[in-house]
Amino acid sequence: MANESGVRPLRADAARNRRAVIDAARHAFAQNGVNASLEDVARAAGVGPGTLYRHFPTRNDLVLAVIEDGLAELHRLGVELLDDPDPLSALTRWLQAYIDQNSMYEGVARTFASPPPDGDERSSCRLALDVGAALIHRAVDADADDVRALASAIAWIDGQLPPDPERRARLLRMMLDGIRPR
Amino acid sequence: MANESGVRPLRADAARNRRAVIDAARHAFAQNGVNASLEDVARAAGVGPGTLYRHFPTRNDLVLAVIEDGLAELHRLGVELLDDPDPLSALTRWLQAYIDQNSMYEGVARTFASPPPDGDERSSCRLALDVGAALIHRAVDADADDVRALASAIAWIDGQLPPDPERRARLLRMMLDGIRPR
DNA sequence: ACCTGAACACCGTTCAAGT
DNA sequence: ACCTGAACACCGTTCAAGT
Repeated sequence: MANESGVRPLRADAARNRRAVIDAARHAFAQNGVNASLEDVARAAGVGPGTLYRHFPTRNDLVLAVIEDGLAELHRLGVELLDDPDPLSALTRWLQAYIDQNSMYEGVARTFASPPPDGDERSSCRLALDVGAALIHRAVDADADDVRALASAIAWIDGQLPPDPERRARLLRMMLDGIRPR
Repeated sequence: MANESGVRPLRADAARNRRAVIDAARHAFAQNGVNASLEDVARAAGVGPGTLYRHFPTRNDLVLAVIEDGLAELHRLGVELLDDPDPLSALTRWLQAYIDQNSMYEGVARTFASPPPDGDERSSCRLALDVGAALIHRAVDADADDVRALASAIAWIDGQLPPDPERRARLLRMMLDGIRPR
């Protein structure tokens, strides 16, 4: 470990390439989903495929880098909502934001659903999930992983079906309230 | 249309090849999920890739052929459960079976989730979905497509996460009962 | 220490030739 | 009418050579 933040410093050109790859990936993912061609991403970033693989050994590593900002935002929002006097309303709003992030790029719900890469306990990913768990436990009597899993599942299925702008909200309500017997 | 059932009869060798492809696909899907290599499937079936494509123009067509039996079973079970005096228990059991079928092959939930291919109104697919809708409307006050979508979503997320034999049942209960506020 | 890009492997898909 | 399999395209991944 090379410095106190745990992040080994990169040579200037390496850092530049890393940023270029992330930016190119963000555009490609927005256009074609997270399964966009990595060859295209590398070309758009102006680097060779080997450079892309050096920085991001797996596709999921690259996806995580692209959604980094979204995870930080989920963390920030979660901390803010912990001050909300209504725990259930706060949780609902956070889950809405979580589902929105899960729907940002086609196929990205898979990454949100997967367990966070271990190693850094202070990663945006871990921080966001932790504050989510706190909001869940504060509001309802349920397992935090189950609640988050079902929220990711809602984002996934919504992306599979013909567009319906109301569906995400309906399914979230169904998840929170359950189905009412006739 | 060549006969009253709407199915054009195949030449004997074509019918044999079709069966061989489906059987090979079932094995390959069981092993590697529904994204298994179609080249491998064709080779295992002893046909050229062109023959596979002639019978099944898209991968989803082949997946539908493989799950045909499962859809017929869902239909049969649904008809039986319509006689169950407890509508909510009947629905729960049908949704369990539906989720089981959605979890049969890795990635198959996507096919169950997608709208049924139109054309044949009496396909196993349509019949299964129709009886499902009847069970849903008989038991609860909710949109049948939404309920089915959420069930497919549960099957999907369960397949994404580290194995947990109880998770599917927990999430189904969460979906039916909702989350209880603390 | 990092980058390049050729090279390899694998696979989806098409189609001209065959039976 | 159907099948075959060569051929093409595309892409993930590696690695020897370069700076």
